[in-house]
This record gives sequence, structure tokens and C-alpha cells, in this order.
Amino acid sequence: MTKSDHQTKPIYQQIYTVVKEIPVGRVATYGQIGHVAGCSTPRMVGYAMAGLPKGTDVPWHRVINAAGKISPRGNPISSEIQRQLLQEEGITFTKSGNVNLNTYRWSGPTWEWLVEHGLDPEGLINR
DNA sequence: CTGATGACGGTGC
DNA sequence: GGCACCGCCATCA
Repeated sequence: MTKSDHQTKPIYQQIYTVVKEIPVGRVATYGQIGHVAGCSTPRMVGYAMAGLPKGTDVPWHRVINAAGKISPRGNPISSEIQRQLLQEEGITFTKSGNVNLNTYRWSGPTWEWLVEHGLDPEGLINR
């Protein structure tokens, strides 16, 4: 992950900003974040998350994959932490360890919010 | 500059 | 429902 200064990259800042908009008790998928942030591919979101500093104020734990599960990463401990944080926010997991996206998925930012951040809401149609 | 890698997603079998 | 492959593009060696 290299604590390099990739935060200087606008795309990263954009992703972080969107993630911060996710309300407590809700989750969003990498694809959704990427879509809202204007990324052409969800991989960029995952890459951006991987570059987050330890004491970040970005609620990275609210970002999960399209399967509604916590993405397995090199350090399994972090996965457990993420699961715990979500449970503390009232999110429940199934036996398979996946979240019910149909219930907890974030509806996304408002049209107004997108305009304020210079994004083009026309392609998003808000959910 | 070239090549490898990655917290993903969608499609096909 | 699960597994394998491909594409996507920023970052790093």
C-alpha cells in the first residue's frame, strides 16, 4: 500500500468524498462508489481503499463487493474488524457471512450533491 | 517506457 | 448458487 501521497490524485479524493457520504448503518458496493465517483472501473475504488491511511476518517468498512460480502484481502484480521464495525452499526450478516444489499444498500447521493461536486448526474439517474 | 498487480464486476458454463 | 475468464486503468518496480 505504500503510504505514498496518492491522495493528491483527484480521482482518489473523489472516491473518498463519496465514501464519506455513506450514512451509518448503510453499505455501498465498490461498483456503486466507482459509478458515483466517476471511475470507469470498480478496481480503482478498491485500489483507493487499499491506499487509505490507518487513522483515516473515511468509513471504508461500509464499502463491500457486489456479492454483499467483505472482500478478502491479504490481512484477514482487517476483514474481521470490518465485519465487527458493520455489526455495531446495526447491519446483520447471514450464515454465509454476507450482507443483505437489498436492505442495507445506500441509495446514493442526491442529484444536488452530485452537481455541487461537479459530477454529471445525467448518467446516474440517482439509483 | 514496459510489465505486473490489484479491497471488483459482469458474463458464461 | 458457485467457479473461471476477461476487461478495466492507476500505481509501482
